[in-house]
Amino acid sequence: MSQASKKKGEASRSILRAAEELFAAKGFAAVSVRDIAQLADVNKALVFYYYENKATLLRKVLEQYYSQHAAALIPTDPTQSLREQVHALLTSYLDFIEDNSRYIHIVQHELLANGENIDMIRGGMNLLFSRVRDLLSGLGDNGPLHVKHFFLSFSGLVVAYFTYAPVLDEIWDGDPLSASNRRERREHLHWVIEQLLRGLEDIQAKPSATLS
Amino acid sequence: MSQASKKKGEASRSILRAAEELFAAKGFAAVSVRDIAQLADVNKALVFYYYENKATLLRKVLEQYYSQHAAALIPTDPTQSLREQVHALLTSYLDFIEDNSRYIHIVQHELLANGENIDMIRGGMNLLFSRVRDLLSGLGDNGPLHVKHFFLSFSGLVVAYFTYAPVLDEIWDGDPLSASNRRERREHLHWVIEQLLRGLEDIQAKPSATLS
DNA sequence: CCAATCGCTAACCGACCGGTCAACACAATT
DNA sequence: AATTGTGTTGACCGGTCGGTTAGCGATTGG
Repeated sequence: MSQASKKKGEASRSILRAAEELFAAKGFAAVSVRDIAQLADVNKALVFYYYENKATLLRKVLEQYYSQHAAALIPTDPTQSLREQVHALLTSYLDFIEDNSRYIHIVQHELLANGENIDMIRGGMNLLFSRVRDLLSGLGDNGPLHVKHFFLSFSGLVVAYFTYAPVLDEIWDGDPLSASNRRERREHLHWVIEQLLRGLEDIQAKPSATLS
Repeated sequence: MSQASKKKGEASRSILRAAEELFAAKGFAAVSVRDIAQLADVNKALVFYYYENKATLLRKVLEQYYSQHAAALIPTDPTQSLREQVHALLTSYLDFIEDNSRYIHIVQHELLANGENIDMIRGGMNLLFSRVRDLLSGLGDNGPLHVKHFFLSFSGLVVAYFTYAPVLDEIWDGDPLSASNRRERREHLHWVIEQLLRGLEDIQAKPSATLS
């Protein structure tokens, strides 16, 4: 008398979906296999029938997102100006994260837990970085203006909104994740990187300039 | 035959210290009271003698940091220029986080867990925001350039470095948290907010300018 | 028609969880 | 010397954890 009629293979998928949802919401350690089975409307033993153990379940969730993340990194149009390409990259990154907000929650959980799956996250990070590095290859490798810093700042700027959202409601005077607020945040981020691009252009125009 | 000689009251403190360390490293749910007792070199029952339960222990850790955080928000010198005050705020924020890197790990864990302690974190967030808002009160409340956005970007830029550190070693080609790398990151962040300040000045100079 | 396979389940396992408790050592007070 | 209070302990509790196993009914294939 548990679940309604299921097509074959559906149980496996619903388990993965439930695991994804719970891991994103509460983190690996705070979720029990019983929780997952209950949300998937499935017997607990069935979880172990389809997946070796709880850790494997998390790895499968991460792998699924990892391939999606890689696929989302569409190459920008090289005929466009650098400025346009950077803005396009920001837009596509924001699109991906808005569609997969659970992904960054799981990633951050794993980042903090510093567990076994960190290698996979490092892989995704490296991939995204090589993307940004190719785009900004003209920068050279000058100290505080090295591409890696812009890459990290880029990530931090984007992700902060979703990480801190549950605690921003009083500051934002309403749901920070509402459609209009998300749109405004996007505009802000485009404005920010516009200033950074401008600053970089100025330096390339007069390379002898010093940073006070 | 457990712990070496202890002055009175030391047990309570060493429990709190052990809890802080473990909560920061693994998160609330992944830490057991037995782990805490073992690291503190103390009998497990003693943890419950000094602290009501595990959740109280986390609350006490957070309260301790909360007061430190509030104390670290020294007012900037109003005789300085806005530019100097903003840079000073960034410096003091970075100082605080470098000295208390465990703090942001615990905060982020709680942020993601979205549990009961989130109110305390919201309080700290609001406090820090009011600080930044007072500093940038001249901005007005114009959409994507609202102070709240700069506040959030500010936080994201600073925190990202510590959140992503365990996964940046290949990109950084060495320990990202080494002294010299930390220094370089600080320079980068000062450069970034310098560009933002410049952008804001330009808008105030010609307020009719539109954001493309 | 039988046997093998597949999807699935109830019951169970030992380990560990957060938390309690009665008793103990010991110092200070009476 | 007796009493009281404080810090500390090991043994124990019910409950939950991740994971296993024997076996169920339905489907499939020879």
